Amino acid sequence: MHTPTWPQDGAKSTKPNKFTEEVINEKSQKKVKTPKAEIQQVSISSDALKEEMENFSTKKKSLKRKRVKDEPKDGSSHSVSPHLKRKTDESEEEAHERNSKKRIEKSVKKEEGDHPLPKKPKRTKEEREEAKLLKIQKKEEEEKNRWRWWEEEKYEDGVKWKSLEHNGPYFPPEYQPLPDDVHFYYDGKKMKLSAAAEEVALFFAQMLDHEYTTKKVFRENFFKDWRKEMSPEEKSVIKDLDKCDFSEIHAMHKARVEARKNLSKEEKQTLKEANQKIVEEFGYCLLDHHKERIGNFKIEPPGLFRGRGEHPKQGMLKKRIQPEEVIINCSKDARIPDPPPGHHWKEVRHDNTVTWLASWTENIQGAIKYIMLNANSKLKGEKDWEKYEIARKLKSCVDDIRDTYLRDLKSKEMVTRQRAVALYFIDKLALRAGNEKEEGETADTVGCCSLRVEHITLHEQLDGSKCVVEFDFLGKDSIRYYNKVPVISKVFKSLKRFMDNKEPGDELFDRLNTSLLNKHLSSLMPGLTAKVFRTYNASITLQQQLKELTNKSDNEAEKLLSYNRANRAVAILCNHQRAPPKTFEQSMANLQAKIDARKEQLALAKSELKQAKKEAKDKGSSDVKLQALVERKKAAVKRCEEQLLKMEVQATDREENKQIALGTSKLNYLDPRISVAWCKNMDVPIEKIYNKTQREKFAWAIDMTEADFEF
DNA sequence: GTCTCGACTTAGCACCTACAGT
DNA sequence: ACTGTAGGTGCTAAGTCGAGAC
Repeated sequence: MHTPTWPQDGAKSTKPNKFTEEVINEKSQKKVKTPKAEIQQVSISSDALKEEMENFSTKKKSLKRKRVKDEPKDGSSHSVSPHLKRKTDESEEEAHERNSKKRIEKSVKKEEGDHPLPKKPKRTKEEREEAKLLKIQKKEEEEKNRWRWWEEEKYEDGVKWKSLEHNGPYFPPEYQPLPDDVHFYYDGKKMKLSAAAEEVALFFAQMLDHEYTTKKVFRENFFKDWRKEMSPEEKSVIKDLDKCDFSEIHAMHKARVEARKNLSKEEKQTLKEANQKIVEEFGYCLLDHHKERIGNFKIEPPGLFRGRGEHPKQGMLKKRIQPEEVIINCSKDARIPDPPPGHHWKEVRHDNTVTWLASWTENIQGAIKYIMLNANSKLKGEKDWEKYEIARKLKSCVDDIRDTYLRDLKSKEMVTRQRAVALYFIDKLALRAGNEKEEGETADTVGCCSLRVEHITLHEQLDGSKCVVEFDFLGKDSIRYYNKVPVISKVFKSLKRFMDNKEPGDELFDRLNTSLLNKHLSSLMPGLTAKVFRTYNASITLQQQLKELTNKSDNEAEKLLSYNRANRAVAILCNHQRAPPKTFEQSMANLQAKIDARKEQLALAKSELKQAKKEAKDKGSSDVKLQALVERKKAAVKRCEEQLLKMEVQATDREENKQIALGTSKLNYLDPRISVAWCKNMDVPIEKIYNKTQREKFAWAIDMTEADFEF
C-alpha cells in the first residue's frame, strides 16, 4: 500500500520518509531568531498540530480510497492495448473540447459581424454558460486523471521507474533543396551548390540580419565548418566568405517567414492540427503505467551554434542527428520504438536508474543531450520536492554552519580560510559554486570558486561604508554580476591576503575548488552543496518579504503587487537578469508621453478649478451653478491626479523590472508551498500567482500545502 | 588527488498569442 | 475593433555535482 508522504503528516506515517523526519525535527527545534509569527505557529504545534495532522491524514486517506475505486492503479482504466496510441483518447477529447470551444467562439464572432446587435447578447450568454460548464468539467476531469504520485511510497534508492514505454524522439524534417530560381553567387558568379553545402549556406543566410554574422569568430568558425560540407570542387572555388553572396537566399527566407505570417486562418489551423498530431504521437510516454508528457521530444535540428556571450565556438555547424547516433532507453518488456524507416538506433538499453528516454552526443562540445520528461511529471516533481526539503533542512542548521565558517576565517590553513570566504559569498550573495571550465571551449564566465583577482576591487571606504568589495564579473550565460558589498573586516582582510602577489588573471581562491567545497558542505549536513544555499536563501527571502509586505486587509491588487515585489527581491538576490525588451525604450517613451499629456491635462484642470473657484467667490457662495462647477472641476482634478499616479507607479514598476527576470526564481528557487500557503492565508486564488503550466508543475505543492506551512 | 563523463537543473532568448487599454 | 504589450511556450545552452577511471 502507499504511505502518504507528506511532511505535515509525519507523526501519522507508519513509515516516515526522509523528508518527514526532518520536518518534525525542525518544528521542535526552532531557532531563537525565529520571527514572531513563526513562534506563534510553533506554540500551537504540539497538540493542535497533532489533531490537525490526524484530520488531515484521514481526509487524505478517504480521498485516496475514492480515487483507487474509480481509477485502478495499474492503469487498466485506460484502454487495453499497450501501444502508446491508446493514450490519445484523453488528449483527443481535450482537443475536441478545445476545438468545439473555438468553433463556438468563431460562430459568435461571425454572427456579430452579420447581425451587429440583436442576436448577440442572448446567444453569447448561452454559449458562454456552456463553455464555462465545459471548462469546469474539464478541470474536474483533469483533476481525476492526475497522478498523485506524492501520495505513493518512494522507490528504493536509485530506481527511477519500473516500466517505461515511448515512441522515441521526433526527427526534424529532411532538408528541402532551394527552388531553382534562388541562387548563390560567389565572386559575382552564379553557383549551384551541392545539397550539403547549400543547407549550411541557408543556415548562414537565415541569420544575416543578426549582428553575430558580422563577428569575426562567428564567421571564421562558420566558414571552416561550411567548407567541410563542400564537395572538392566547391572547396576549390569558395575560399573567401566575403566573396559569398547569400542575398537571394536571405530574401527567400524572409519571404517565407512573411508568407507564413500571412497564411489564412484555415491554413494556420491545418498547420496547428498537424503539429498537434506530432505531439500526440511523440509527446507522451508511459511511465509506470501513467501517461506523462515529455519535455523535449524533438531531436534538435541542425543549425549554426550560437553560444551565449563571447563564445569561442559560435558559428560552428551543429550537425544533423541521425537515428544511428541515438540511444533509446525503455523497459525490457516495452515495445521498442521504431526508428525512422531505413534506419536503426545506436543502442537500446533498459536502465531504470536514469530518467531519460533517449540521448545523443552533440558535436560542438561533445556533450550528451537527453530526451526527458516534462516538469509536471513525477520524476521531475519528486526531485523538485526533495530539493526544497533539503533547503528546509539547511534552515534548521544554517546558524551553526554560519558560525562554523565565521570561525574558519581565523584558521591557520589557507584552504580553510579560502573556503570560509567563499562560503561567506555563497551564503550572503547567493553566488553559484563556480566549477572550473576548460579554457577556449566556452565563454569566459566564473562563479564563486573560479573568481579571479580581476573580478573584485577592495575599497576600505566607499559610499560611507567600510570594507566594501566591488564585484564585477560575467556569470552563467555571460550575465554580468555587478555589486558593491560591505563585508565584515575579517573577510576583507582575508581577501587582501588572497590577492597578495597575484596577477589580475590569477585565481582568487587558488587552493579551493567546488569539489573540495562541496565535500566540506556535505560533511556539515547530508545533501548540502553550494547550490542549496541559493535555494534556501531565495525561499527564505520570499517568505520573509511576503510576511513583511502583505497585509490581510490589502486588496487583491495590492497583495499581488507585494507578491511581485517579494519575487523581485529574490530575483535581484539571484541576479536573474534579462535583456530589456526590444520595444522597451519605445514603450517607455509612449508611457512617458501619456504621463506628460496627463500632467498637462492636470495643470489645465487645476487652473480651470482655480478660475471656477474665483468666479464662485466673486459671485458669492449663493450661486448654485457655480458651486456645482467647482465641485465638478475638483472631481476632474482628483481623477486626473489618480490616473497620473497610477501611470507613474506603472512606469516605476516597469522600469524596476526592466532588467529583472522573475520567472527563473519562481520556477527554480522558490518553494511553491510558500506561495500556496500565502495564497490560502491571503485569500488570493492560486491562479493569480501561477499560470496553468506552473500549477501543473507544482501540483504536488498545491495539493498538500495548508495555510500554516512554514518553509 | 585529479580528470572526465554522465545526468540532471537552471537559464535567457525568440517567438507567438491572448488580452488590456484605447 | 484595433493595437501594443505582457506573458506563455519552446528551445537549447550553460551550469552543478557525483561517480568512477586513472
